[in-house]
Amino acid sequence: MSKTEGDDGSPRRLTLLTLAQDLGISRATVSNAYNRPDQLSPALRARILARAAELGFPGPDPMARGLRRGRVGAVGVLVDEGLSYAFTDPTAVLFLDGLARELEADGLGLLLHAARAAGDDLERIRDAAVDAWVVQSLPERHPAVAAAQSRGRPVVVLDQPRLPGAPLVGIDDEGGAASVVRHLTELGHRCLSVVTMPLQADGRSGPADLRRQRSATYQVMRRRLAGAAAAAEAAGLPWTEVPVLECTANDPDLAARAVADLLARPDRPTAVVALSDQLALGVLRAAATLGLAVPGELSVTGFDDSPAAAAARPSLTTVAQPLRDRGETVGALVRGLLRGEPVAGPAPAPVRLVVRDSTAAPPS
Amino acid sequence: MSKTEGDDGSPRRLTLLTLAQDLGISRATVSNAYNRPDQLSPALRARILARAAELGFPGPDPMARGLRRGRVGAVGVLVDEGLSYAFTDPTAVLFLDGLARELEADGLGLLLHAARAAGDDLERIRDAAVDAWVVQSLPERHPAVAAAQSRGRPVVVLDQPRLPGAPLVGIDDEGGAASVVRHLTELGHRCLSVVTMPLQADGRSGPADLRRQRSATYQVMRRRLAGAAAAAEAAGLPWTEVPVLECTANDPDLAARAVADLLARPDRPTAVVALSDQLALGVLRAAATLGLAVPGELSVTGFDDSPAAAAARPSLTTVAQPLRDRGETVGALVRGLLRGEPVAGPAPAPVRLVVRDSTAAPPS
DNA sequence: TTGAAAGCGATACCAA
DNA sequence: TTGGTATCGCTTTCAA
Repeated sequence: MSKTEGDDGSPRRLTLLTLAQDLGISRATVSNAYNRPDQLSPALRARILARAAELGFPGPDPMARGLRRGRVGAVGVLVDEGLSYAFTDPTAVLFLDGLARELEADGLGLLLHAARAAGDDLERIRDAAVDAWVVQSLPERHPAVAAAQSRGRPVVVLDQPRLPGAPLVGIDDEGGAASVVRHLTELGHRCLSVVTMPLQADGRSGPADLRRQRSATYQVMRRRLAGAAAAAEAAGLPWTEVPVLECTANDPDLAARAVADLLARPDRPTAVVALSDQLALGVLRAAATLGLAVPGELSVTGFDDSPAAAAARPSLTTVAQPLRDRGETVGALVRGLLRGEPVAGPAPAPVRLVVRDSTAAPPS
Repeated sequence: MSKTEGDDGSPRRLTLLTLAQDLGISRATVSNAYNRPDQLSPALRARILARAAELGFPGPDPMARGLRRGRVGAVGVLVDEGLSYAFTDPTAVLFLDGLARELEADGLGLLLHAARAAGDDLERIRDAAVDAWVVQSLPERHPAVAAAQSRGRPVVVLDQPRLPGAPLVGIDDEGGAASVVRHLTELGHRCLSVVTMPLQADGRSGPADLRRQRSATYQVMRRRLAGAAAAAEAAGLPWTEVPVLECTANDPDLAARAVADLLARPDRPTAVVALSDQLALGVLRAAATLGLAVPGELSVTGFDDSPAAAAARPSLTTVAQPLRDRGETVGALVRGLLRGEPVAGPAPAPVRLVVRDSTAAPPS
């Protein structure tokens, strides 16, 4: 009976030991054949690998290796809400792509986990076999973040929330938002309106008063609102008179619905500042539906400069941030942390106003 | 010196044993506190959990548990080419979303791996710590598939390739493609053209002759072309006279570029059959650029009925397939296989022609 | 209800 | 250059 079979003749599970016994050598040597080729003669190594191929041994077991080495070769990504949401936003997609590319260099895969608020979710996150976590844009105090941190593994944050001890990769949100508002006021707009992504994870939508703006747990939106407010005030526009509409998700349809009433009114704003390109696309759609000319009768701005911004008709004036680069930056930080290097989050990346065809002077 | 600290006073890594010793009980009991609450008194369990919380013990180590149980709690997904590509296609996104949702029920996460042809990729796939693999639409004989199969773990395929022993979830591609062609010929079209996604992973693009169509390693495209051919011939249109244009990726821009020349010619087709919605959107764009009225001067059809198809202007006549459902179906198969149930792939899901505004009778 | 002990499969030190 | 051996942290019979 072959050594590679159990008593019943069925193929036994192959391990390093099986192979070692088959070859009459120790399993340490077999291990070395896979992990440290310099530790044995090329001839022996070749013999081992050849026999492994013959027997169909696929190499060291990932789990056992993971336990022993303290590494699994996967980085968890905590994305807000459902995956579909994360995938649907081109911004997030480009980030993930950059991240995946960078992590590949160390053979690391991406383990995606939705960060819903539900309880059993937390357990899954805590018990996930990953070497590090990337937190992709979550609100403050989200329980999933604590779960991700619970094993003390490296954590890198994209955009939000700010976490003590975890490097954060972000942009100059205030500056970006301020620059679009300044652009509009310089064009002569005196009557603005703002559309924002969720400020808190409570599903609320509609007008967001100052109190709600300031208590936003989504720090990015809080910062963009603050930047917009500062620029408005600087231009002599009282921020309290600027309506801020909150949508329950970063979804064009929701934005279109949110601004429909506003734009139908006779005293409608002459410009709508959307705090993401996705939302801006919705505003464009709503304007089209109402027969409002953009930018003739209404100016619209976005934020992010996702590919859709340039493709939109009219093309979107927006704030450009280095989308894919951010994925690579986060990936590099993760790799550094896993190597044990002390890394600090980079300074907020600068943003740049991109003026396209969706903004013009207000109608006279 | 506390038992929870090493000789140097620094916090030692916490394990079941640490906790057990601290409490003066065996680690089996601590393990049971986490995994089989019915195996110990509620009082003891509460005491253990309380102490764990106090000490900051996050529960059993995922890797060790994985090794012991033979499960990690992750399912690998093999996606074609870069992740960005997979994410960009709404079809794929919906699939992934459905899959993630279904797998969540068993606490399984998604480990995404790009299936490039490169060599070191294969190693990463072979050594990935996953309980099963989902192959998302790869060409025949792609080496990554063999790598995924090498550990004998369950494999479920979406669409392609057909793999012995692995259940496949697919649709009636022939029927779908035939139905659009039939729709067009019934409208009176006699001059068609076809735009297709890659037929092989060799990066070739341009006209695809019959030989190349038949030797396509992307089975889905081969089947759709076959279905289209059959319907054309049945309507008395010799298939050899129908130009088939191959794009190097499922990208609207590429499709637009591919058909630009064709549509600019005086003897242009009266209808373009795109074998995916993404490609169809590109055709629409090209038509718009050339000032061709759709459907007045040109009919365009898609395939998939992705959300973009209904949103397009004009809205796209296309073939509907149950996108998110397929993710759930694949997820259910994976769960079944992991439970050791013998599962068979379902019959190809039926598809349905959805007639919208992008098709009409040819100009007279 | 609790605990002792045998692995799960591999790696890395150290000795030969 | 090769091998012995302790160890990674946990789960799970089985016996007490």
